Amino acid sequence: MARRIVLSSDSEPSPQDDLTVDYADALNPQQHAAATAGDGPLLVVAGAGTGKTRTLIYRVAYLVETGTQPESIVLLTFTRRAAREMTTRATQLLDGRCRRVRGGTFHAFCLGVLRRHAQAIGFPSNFTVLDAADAADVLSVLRSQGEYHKSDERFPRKDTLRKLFSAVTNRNRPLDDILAEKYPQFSHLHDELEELRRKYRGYKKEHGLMDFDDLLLRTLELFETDDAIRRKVAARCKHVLVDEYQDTNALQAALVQQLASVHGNVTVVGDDAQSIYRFRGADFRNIFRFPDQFPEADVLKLEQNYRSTQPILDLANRLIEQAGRSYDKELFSDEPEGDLPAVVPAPDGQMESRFVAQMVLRLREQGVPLNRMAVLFRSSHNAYDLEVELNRRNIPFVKYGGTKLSEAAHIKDVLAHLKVAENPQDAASWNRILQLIHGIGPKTAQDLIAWVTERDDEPFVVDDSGPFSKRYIATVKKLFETLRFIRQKDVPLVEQAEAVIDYYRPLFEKEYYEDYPEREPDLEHFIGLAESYDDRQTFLSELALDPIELTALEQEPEEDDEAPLVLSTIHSAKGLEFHTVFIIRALDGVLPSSYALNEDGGVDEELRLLYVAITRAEENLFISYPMLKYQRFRGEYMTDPSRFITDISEDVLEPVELVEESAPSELDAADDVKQLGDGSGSNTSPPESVSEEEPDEDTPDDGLPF
DNA sequence: AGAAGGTCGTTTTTT
DNA sequence: ACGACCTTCT
Repeated sequence: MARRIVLSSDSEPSPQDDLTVDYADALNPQQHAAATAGDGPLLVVAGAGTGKTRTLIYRVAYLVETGTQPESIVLLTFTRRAAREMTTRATQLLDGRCRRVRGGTFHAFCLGVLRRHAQAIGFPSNFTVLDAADAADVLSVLRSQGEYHKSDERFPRKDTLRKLFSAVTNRNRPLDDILAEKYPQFSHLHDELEELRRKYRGYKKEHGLMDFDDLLLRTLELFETDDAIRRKVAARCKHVLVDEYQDTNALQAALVQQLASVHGNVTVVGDDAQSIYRFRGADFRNIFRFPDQFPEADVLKLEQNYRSTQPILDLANRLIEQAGRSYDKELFSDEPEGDLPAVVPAPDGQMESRFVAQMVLRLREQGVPLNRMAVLFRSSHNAYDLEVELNRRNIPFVKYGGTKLSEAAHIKDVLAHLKVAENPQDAASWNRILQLIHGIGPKTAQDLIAWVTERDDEPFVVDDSGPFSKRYIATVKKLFETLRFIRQKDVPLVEQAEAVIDYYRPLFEKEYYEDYPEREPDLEHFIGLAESYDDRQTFLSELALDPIELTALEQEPEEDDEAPLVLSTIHSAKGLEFHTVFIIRALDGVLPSSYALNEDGGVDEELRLLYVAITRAEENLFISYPMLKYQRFRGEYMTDPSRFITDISEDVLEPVELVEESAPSELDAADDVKQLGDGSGSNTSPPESVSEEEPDEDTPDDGLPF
C-alpha cells in the first residue's frame, strides 16, 4: 500500500458561527453530533422515526457549507425517489449547491461508472441493462438450447434459475451453499447449473448485457482490474453517505469500502430492526461489521422518536420483543398522548375494504389530507379488493409496488425495439421482437439473431444471404426499415418511439387480440414519457432502474386535484411516514408469509416487516384482517389472524368490532353503512360514527370533487 | 421440424 | 390474470 499524504481542503476553514444554518437549534444533541461529525468513518444506528433522514440532510448541508465540493459528495439511497427527496430538502435548507450532490441507488451509481469505463473489462459502453424478467428470458433461451431436461427430471424454471444465480452473486457465496440452503431439491443438478451459470455469464458478455447484479459485480471487478480507475473514481468521493445500511448486501458493503478507499470519509445510517431485504441478499450484520471494516469508526445512536405517539411505539416495542434475536433499541416518544392502535377483524375482504374506504373518508372530513394516509400490505395483490372499492367511490389513489409501466408485456415489446437500436448486439431484445412476427418462433429467432449479430457494421440490411423465408420476409423488412430510421442521427426520441409504435401496432393488436384496447393507453403514456427525454440510452437505463408505477400515470396531474391516497407494499413504504396507517390482510400465511415459515430467520424478517409498517404511523394505526377468505380451489374458509398480533394485550392493541348500522327502513340502505363499535377505551374520543347516505346505484358520490 | 393455439396450474417482497 | 407445457396444424 502506497504511503498516503492527505492534502487539506484549500477552501478556507469556515468557523462554526459563520454557518447559515443553525444546526444546534434544528437538531437534538445526538443528531447534531452526527450531522456535524468530522472526517473519517461514522456509523449512525437509528431507530424508526428518530430523524435519520433529517440528520443525513443536515449533514449534507453541513459538509457543503464547510467547504466540501457538492460534486464530491455521494449520497447512496435505496430508491431514486429517496435520493431526489433528500437533495431537494437539502437544497431548501441551504441553497442550489446541494442540488449538485451526486445521489441515487447503488445500481444507478454503478451504472454511471460502468458507462464511462466498461471497456476496461471488455464491455461496450452502450451495454443493455436487463431487468429481472429480461434476465429470466435469457436464461430460458439458454436452458432450452442446453437440453437440460433430457431425462424426465424437472429442471428449475427460468425465474428460479434467475433467483438462484442472483443469490450466488449477491451473497458472494458458492452455488453449493445456496443450493443446500434454499433449493435442496435441485442439489443433484449442481454440475448442469454451474455450466448454465457459466453460459449465462458468457452470453451476457458476448452480447453486451448486464443484469442488476452485474452492475454491482462488474463495478467491483472494474476496480480490481484497473487500480487507476478505482483511484480516480474514489478520489471523486470525498464523502460517501449511505442510507438504510441494514439493507445492503455483501457486494454493496464491498463497494462502499472501495469508494471510500481514497478519502476514508463514510457515513452510514441504519437500523437493524428494519432489515427487510434478506431475500435480495441483504445482511443486517453488515451494520455490525462496519466497525470491523473501518476500525476507526465512530458509532452514534439516535433513540428519540419524533414521528409516532407513544401508544404506537408501545405496540412496536412489544412486537419486536417476539423476535428470535434481541434488538436493544427501545423507542420512546415525546408525544405521550394518542389513540390506541386498533385491530379490526372484518367478516370478509370486501367488508375490510369498505371499512378502510369509509375510515379514509371520515378522517378526510376531519381534515386529514388523503396523501397523509396510507394503506400498507404484504404483497401487491392484497390490495385488489380495496382498489375496486376505491375506484367505485372515486377516491383517488397511487399504488406503489404494483405493476410497473415498463414491466407490462406490451411496453417491454416497444422497449425491446429501442434497445436493439441502441445496442444491435442485444440478443435478448432481438429474441423478443423477432418472435412477435407471425411465423417466427424460438428456433427461427435464434437463427436470425446469429445472422444479424454477425454484422456489427450495418445490421439492419436484408440481403439474400440471410436465412429468410417468404412467410415473414415482408415484416422483417419493415422492421429493419424502422430500425434504420430510428438509428439515424438527430431523430428526436419521441419520433423514434412513434415510429416503433407505428410498426408495432398491427403486431400488438394480433398478440393481445383479447384486450388490446385496455393496453392501448399505455402506449400513449409511453410516448408522453419519451417526450421528456432526449437521449435514448438515458431513457432506457432510467426506465430499467427506476420503473414507473402504472397508477402514478393514471393519476391525471391536473392542477387542483387532491393529492391521492397512498397504497403501498410495506417494502416500498420504507422510509416514509403518514398521519394514519392502515395495515390490511394481517393474516397468518400472508403477513408472516407462508413462504417464510420454512426458511430459518424467515419469520423474524416478517416480524420486522410488520414493525416497519407500524412505525410508519404518526397518529392513527389500524390493523385489519378478513375472518373469511375465498380461494378458487378451496372455496370459503376461516382464516387465522397474524400470529404476531394474537398475543398482544388489549391495553396495547385495542380490538374494534365492525357493526352494520341498522337501516332506517329503505331497502338496501344497510348496504353501505357501518360504524365503529366500542372504541372508547382510549383517552381521546373515537371517530364519530358518520352514517353515509348511500348514493344511487352506480353513481357513487362520496362528496368528493373528482 | 417448428410454430400456433389451447389448457392447466400458479402468484412475495425489489434494484 | 400469466407462464409453462402439451397438442394440433403448417
